[in-house]
Amino acid sequence: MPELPEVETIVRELRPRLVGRTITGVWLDWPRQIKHPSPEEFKAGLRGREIVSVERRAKWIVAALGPRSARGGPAVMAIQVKMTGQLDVVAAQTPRDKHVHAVFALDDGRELRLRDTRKFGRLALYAPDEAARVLGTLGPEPLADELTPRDFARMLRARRARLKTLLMNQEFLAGVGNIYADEALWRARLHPLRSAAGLSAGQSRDLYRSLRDVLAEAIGRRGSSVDSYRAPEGSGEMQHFLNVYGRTGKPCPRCGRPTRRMVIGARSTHFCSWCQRLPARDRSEATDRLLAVVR
DNA sequence: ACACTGCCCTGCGAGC
DNA sequence: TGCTCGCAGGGCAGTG
Repeated sequence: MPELPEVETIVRELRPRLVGRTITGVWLDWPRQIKHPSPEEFKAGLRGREIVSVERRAKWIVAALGPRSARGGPAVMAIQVKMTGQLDVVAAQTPRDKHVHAVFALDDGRELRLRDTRKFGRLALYAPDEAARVLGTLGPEPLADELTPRDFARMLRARRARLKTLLMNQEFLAGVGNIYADEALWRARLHPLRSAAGLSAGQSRDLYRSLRDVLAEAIGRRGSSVDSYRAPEGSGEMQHFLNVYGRTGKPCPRCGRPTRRMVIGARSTHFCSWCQRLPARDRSEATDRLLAVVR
């Protein structure tokens, strides 16, 4: 399930294959995957455009497109691969399987293809100012130089929500999903149900470092291939280096006690109940209910 | 502000 | 073997 490191890997591997290419045609078989505008406008609006750049913002892939004609302005295509989307650039004659739902023909005889078994992925075509507005609702990039430990501490102090929920909130911080939220909290020895505002200065600094370290390491390993994630150049390796995610019942690498699993907001959450304690101040009837069904 | 539920989808594993 | 059922989950809308 692609999060920031996986999308970053996809973008890095797509970039040399796409930048400078012109889209010569678009094929779709699942109109609902087009988020904006209509499927017809999406297709017509892309044909003839050159791909100028391919970047990542949060878990979005953002391609800047040149003008279609002397009169038309530039545009932005945004792709969200969500759970099961895979992007490939292949020769046009390569057979398509039934899970390919969007195809962009390129001027070099190849095709950019979105393969998406669960059809959760979304495509959008925006004018540049629309794109800026949509992407502007996202929180800061956790790896950006501009996000300092002091900024992060200030952000946490202003929120009473649970750490797990907050880290996954894309308006709070962009790009973190279930895997890396669990991993960062484990590294920082913080319980997922802790309230953000209650962290000490040292704890918020630990969480800042843990988040950046785990995301950077995951990018270095080309992401975690759990479920169906695959970048254009193949699977990542980070799944072999996860400490808690998907390891329910297996020993915590730090203390050897079994890794626990609980459900927060309908998302499975993996943690070590020995290394990640919940202070009495953060306990309530609601947290006790959640902790009562921990496995 | 925050929590929670249900929805979108399909593949897969469990149970029978 | 083959069926049904429930689960997985990012983002979002709707409700409390």
